[in-house]
Amino acid sequence: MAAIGFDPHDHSACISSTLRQAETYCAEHKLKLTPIRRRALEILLAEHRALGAYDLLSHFAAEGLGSAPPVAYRALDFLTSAGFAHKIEGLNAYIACAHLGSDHAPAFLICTACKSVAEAETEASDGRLGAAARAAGFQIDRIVVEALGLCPTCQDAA
Amino acid sequence: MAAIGFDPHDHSACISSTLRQAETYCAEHKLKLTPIRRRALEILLAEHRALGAYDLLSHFAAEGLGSAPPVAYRALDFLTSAGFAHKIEGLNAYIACAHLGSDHAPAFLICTACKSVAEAETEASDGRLGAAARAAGFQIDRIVVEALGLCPTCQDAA
DNA sequence: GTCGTTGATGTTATGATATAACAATGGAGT
DNA sequence: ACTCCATTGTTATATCATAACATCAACGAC
Repeated sequence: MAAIGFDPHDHSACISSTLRQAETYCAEHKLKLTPIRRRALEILLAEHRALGAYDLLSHFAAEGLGSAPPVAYRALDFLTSAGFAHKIEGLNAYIACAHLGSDHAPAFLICTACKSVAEAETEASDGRLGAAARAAGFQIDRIVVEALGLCPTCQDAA
Repeated sequence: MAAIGFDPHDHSACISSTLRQAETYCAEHKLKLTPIRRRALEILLAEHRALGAYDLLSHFAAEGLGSAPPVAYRALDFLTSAGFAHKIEGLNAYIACAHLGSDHAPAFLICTACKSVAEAETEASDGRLGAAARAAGFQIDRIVVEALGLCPTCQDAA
């Protein structure tokens, strides 16, 4: 389980690299990474934490892009459908995917204090829950695995 | 992983038995299962599916209990803190606990069509996520594991 | 007993999250 | 040039949740 964690790292490199991957993916799958969608992804990548739809929207507004809620929700829908971003249910917030390219069932460690998020790839709960689902005849569309708590930094601050 | 699933069963028996367990637990832990809290639990148990706070509230209103949102949210806060109910993050809804008594990390199979919910006890993701968390120095307060999809009945209906 | 504390409830108002519905635009393919 | 259809713009509204403060009842200290 490779976790991209709470350690500092080179943001600008991971931003540009992820954007390139997203462009490639869109080209291959006939999806359109329009300016507003691309900008949404850039913002999520730059923040590197979970942002609410309205947080994203105020970035848009500040930049002269659309400022009504559907603008943000549509961009987020696109990004999440394409797998470029994930919704953090426990925070009603959204974050750029940290494992673009791998078809994964994400699991998150979420700091409720600073809203930073570590994304881990999981097969575990897929396996167990998947087994329970098969036994029950349940058809899984989406899996949510989130651990809410405090990151090392916020523990120290407390 | 024992799942209480989508099969029919004796509701009235599981309602009264769970209420008795809740009463016992409250007595032991000096918690007050006040009329409105008790009624909230009864309603959740009777519905046997995820209810929104405002769904619960309309039951209250119909019965002459408080009808302002905080009434429902306070009852739900109490029930979830005590472990008598769980929040389903994927639906912004609440459901009675199906494993009262065991100190568990719940996992859910959630039908997005009819909102019925199967609760399974999980150790799996606790183990994996817990390991990742320890490695990262992350302090887990709460774990959310939810599989969203279609129950057997709603698959047939589709 | 009565006083003060504490926790529960009632109530108003507001904040935060999300979507419905429809109009306008603009590019891709013919 | 035209049509189709996805995208975007915009208004309005639905849905979920909490802040803040008043009231009230239970209970222990004295």
